[in-house]
Amino acid sequence: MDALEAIRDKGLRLTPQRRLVYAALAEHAGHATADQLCSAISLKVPGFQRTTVYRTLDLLVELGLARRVQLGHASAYEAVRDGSELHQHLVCEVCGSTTDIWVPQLLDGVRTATSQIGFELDQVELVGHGRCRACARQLA
Amino acid sequence: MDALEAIRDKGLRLTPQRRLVYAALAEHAGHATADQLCSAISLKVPGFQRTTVYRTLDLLVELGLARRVQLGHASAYEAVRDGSELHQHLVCEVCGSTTDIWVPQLLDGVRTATSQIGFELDQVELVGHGRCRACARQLA
DNA sequence: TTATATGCAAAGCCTTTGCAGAATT
DNA sequence: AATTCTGCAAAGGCTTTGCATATAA
Repeated sequence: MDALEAIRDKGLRLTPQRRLVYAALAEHAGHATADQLCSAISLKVPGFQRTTVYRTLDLLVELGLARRVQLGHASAYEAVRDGSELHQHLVCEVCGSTTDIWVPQLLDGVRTATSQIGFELDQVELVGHGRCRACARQLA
Repeated sequence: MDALEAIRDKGLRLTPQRRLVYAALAEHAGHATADQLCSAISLKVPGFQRTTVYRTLDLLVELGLARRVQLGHASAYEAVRDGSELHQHLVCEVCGSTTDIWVPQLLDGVRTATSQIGFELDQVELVGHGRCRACARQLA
């Protein structure tokens, strides 16, 4: 559980707040907005600051412990776990829920296209928009 | 040139401002932010309102004449043209430039993955992050 | 003529920044 | 003890909203 030691390894400080943000992120199975994380933490620590959440998330992203994802117009964060680099996101336009999917060969396809034009690819973000199973049924 | 008649068909009004926004969007080969469009239009019509640009873009998106794309943290718009649904975007993290690419079978792959879980897919947005050819060279 | 659109100003998100006091190492 | 972090308040982008006036139909 101490991926967080990476913080100390950088000569930075492992504060209670940073542990809380990381823990909240890890508990939130999928992805969470800064605001959701702050609300979750506030249940235990009333008055926890959004500012601190943002600053900590920036740090975690920089250390490679978290990843920022853009779902539609909303930004969210997810903990980086082994293999989790590979999933992609679906956003339901009706209920707003998000689902993870795995598209085989996606990365290969994109790498092929980018290498042809000399673009050095770091990361691929894919977001699908539509209606989740539940909402699709209700509308049918 | 009168895709814009779709506006009148909806019982709405085809104003000079709406023509200007649409024209600016069509001229901007790739994608443009609301602000870029507003600046461009302001050269001809000083004092043109950002508000109007936003409202018009919303309308164009609703009518299917424009598409909103999310490039990293920035929102941009592009005119919808035949076949243009199929391209995807690369963002250079160094210079901020964006490039269009075409990834064959991308949509097929995503459709396969979504259909398995009953998600009704409307649109797929893919953004690759990295360094464009020019920036990659300078750093090498 | 009448409903719709624009201009302007103001408010609303989400996120970042500045600074003094608190806390980690 | 020294430097880094947090809390708070305030500012900053981008986008939306409200309302009176102007305008398309």
